[in-house]
Amino acid sequence: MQTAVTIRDVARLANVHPGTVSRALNPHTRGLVNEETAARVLTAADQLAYRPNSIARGLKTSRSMTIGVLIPDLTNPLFPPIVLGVDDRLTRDGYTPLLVNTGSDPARERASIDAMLARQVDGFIAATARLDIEPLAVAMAAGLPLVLINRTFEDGSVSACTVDDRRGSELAVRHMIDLGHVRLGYVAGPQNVSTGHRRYLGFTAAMVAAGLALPPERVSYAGAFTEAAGAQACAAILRADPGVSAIITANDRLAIGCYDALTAAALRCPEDVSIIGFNDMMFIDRLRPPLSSVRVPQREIGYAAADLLLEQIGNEDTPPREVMLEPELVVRGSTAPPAR
Amino acid sequence: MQTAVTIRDVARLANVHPGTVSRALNPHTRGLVNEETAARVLTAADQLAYRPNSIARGLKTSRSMTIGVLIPDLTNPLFPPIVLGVDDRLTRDGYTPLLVNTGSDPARERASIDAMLARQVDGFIAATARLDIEPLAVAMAAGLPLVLINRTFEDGSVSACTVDDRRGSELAVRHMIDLGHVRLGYVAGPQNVSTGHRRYLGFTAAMVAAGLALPPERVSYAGAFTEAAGAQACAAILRADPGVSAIITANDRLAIGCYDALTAAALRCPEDVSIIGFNDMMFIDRLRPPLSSVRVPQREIGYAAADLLLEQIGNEDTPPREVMLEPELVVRGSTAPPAR
DNA sequence: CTGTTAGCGCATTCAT
DNA sequence: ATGAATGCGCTAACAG
Repeated sequence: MQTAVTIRDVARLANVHPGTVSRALNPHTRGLVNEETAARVLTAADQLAYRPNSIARGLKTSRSMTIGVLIPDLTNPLFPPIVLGVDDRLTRDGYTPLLVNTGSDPARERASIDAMLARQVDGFIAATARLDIEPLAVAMAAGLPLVLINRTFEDGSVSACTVDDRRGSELAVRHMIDLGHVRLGYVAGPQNVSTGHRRYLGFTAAMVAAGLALPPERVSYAGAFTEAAGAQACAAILRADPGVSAIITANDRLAIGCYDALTAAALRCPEDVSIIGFNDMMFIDRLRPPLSSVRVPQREIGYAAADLLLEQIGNEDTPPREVMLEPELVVRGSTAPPAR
Repeated sequence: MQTAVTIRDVARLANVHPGTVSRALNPHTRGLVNEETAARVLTAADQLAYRPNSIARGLKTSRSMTIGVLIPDLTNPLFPPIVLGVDDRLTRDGYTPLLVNTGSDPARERASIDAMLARQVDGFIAATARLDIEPLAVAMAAGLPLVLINRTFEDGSVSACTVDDRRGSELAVRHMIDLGHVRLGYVAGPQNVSTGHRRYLGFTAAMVAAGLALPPERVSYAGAFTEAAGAQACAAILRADPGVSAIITANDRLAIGCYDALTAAALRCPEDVSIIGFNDMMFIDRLRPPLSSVRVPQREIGYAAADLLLEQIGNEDTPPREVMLEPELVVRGSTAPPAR
């Protein structure tokens, strides 16, 4: 069943040799064949609704035209746009993404990676959170091209596509300062992931640059990018310095947690405390108040990552490259001048 | 590069014939081989870190162990959980999903479908909105198993997995009635998609069953499942009957639109008007007020759909079956007794 | 129980 | 410019 029609059927109908059909149908080799016969083959092909069997092609060429795409958690609104961007770029060149949600189960993760390797993927794009992840090692050992999303090996040994996290934090600080805030607090994300760390660095750098004081108790570290962790961290800051008038966070979900902490402390946003998130997640503009946030061009990141990968697949020895995209501050209702 | 090690290398190391290696490595045929030799082969295999090349396998068996998964819009929070459920079930049986975001571009859509067909997918799972979609026809013509998600051919000619939409609407109506509401309005979704239609039917049926009046002006049809359409529909109802105290919607985004319409009309939720959504999207509990909504077990739906598909792949002539899962009402802050 | 043989559908040499 | 032949890595039918 399926595509019973093979290259041989087309050959018979067009009265040529299968080899010729192959050449005529392949854009690269069409030049090798008489224009007239090529035309005959083409019509025969779509008369029979011929579809090249990419499995067979892959076996022959030892390129599967598939790319493994590792996503930690598809239900996190951050990732779907990235996937779309990756998909856009990949399909443009005839590649098919093999998506895998690496999730939290290492066993399943390993199995998925193995499956992709068995399927002869031509490369990997990994947006996965952990760096200790095995497949990366496996992939690199196998000489497979690899591009990281939103994280890097700091030694620059592997290509990556990220947003300029430091710059994003700077934008947030600048906005708060422009509004008149001077007592800024920061809810940091986990410091063992590059986004968490770099956003934090950007924040402190911007504070220093602005000549503002930053007592340690106005920075609180969330153990995870969750609402609960954000609420806890925010509460700690409010406790340590009730006079804080603006809080910048490393992530929208942490910001949501801040909303909760403010509510619990009977404080209002933005009247008492202004808040800025990071990522500009979908629906974040639907919160009350709508959250000001640093927008990350997720889709573009995915696209650029795929682009990087294809580049590497193209020429074996392209040096690893890191692409950094610009974030943008989206101002909404969660930021206002301090009451004072 | 890649897996330079083939079944032949293993054979050499284990001192057996390649055919034997194949048998020993394949769970189905392991019984045919001496336990001792099998063991020898196994150790040889993982000593060499042998990975079966599933491309080659697929060529031989003419089964790719891949399934095409058609999703209309990955960034819609409804779909990622479905994808996860599908993925769960599929990988459990060694299948790999080939995800495609059908989106709004018919040309790209067609191309993606073609790519999957060329990749010899063993079946399709389609959560796509439109029924006129070509691939379905193609798939069925090719004799490929197909399972629909959240939609059905009403003639029952193709397997499908859905939630009991009518029942969901009933739950919503019942809750409103229990709270004491009698003047209910309904913001319906598009009637040319089965979810929109069936949710509407469930609503009217429940109203009739409860013996409540339902003047036509208290039902308004949204042209799409968007916030804007919901706001417009809700405004129409409020205009037609300012006394309406409860509005049920076909979808959470329509419900968000209702929030907007209420705000515009200087009405409060739930004090003046109670609202119930449908789907229980992520973060919908973060709205102000948190939205009461009919929860759809998305992940289970995906899982069940994949299950159905595998069943069909197993036995050629399994009759099409429709699986309907139970929804559940999640009560939050958007519903309260009428002010009266 | 294991070795042998023969392709799956295609791309690619080498002839012609 | 095209035909012929070969083999990618694997499984399956057939021998032995």
